[in-house]
Amino acid sequence: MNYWLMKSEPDVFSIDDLKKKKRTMWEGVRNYQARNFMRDAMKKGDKVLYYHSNCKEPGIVGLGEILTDTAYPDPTQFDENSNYFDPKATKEKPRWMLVDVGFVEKFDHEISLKSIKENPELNSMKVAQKGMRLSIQPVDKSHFDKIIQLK
DNA sequence: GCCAACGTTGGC
DNA sequence: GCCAACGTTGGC
Repeated sequence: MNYWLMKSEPDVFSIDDLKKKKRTMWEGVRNYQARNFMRDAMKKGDKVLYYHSNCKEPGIVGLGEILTDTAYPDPTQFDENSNYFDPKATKEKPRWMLVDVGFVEKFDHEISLKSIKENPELNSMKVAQKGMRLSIQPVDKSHFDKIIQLK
């Protein structure tokens, strides 16, 4: 089992949106490293720390899980009307792959980025490093367990 | 809204 | 294949 942190802007798709929808296609990722994690490493049952970014109080707000064992093409890359449209992608040779993410729980209180940086047991997490803007990051089990303790 | 850090693009 | 220019991310 692997552990991940996935960023989402709450204005675009928040933990409450996920709670309402129960599951979602993780569409719109246009970064190769992040794509490769979804395509090559994610497995059904992997746990996901749901992170709100680009907002007033960035931080981990809940828990999700990976629902698919095999990544599949992100449909938005073929949609000319989508912000995520990629003219270089074709159905035969899709460039962007995604997985489905399911809702598990929303934390009673958010674990803010600030508190992660201040916690010596958590401040080595990738998300706390300067300039780290990858939207999908692997998480150490020890870090994951600590977050669950704090939630 | 600013801007540092980073990733991607494209000319050469 | 280098690297300058550009675009994006995301904390603050």
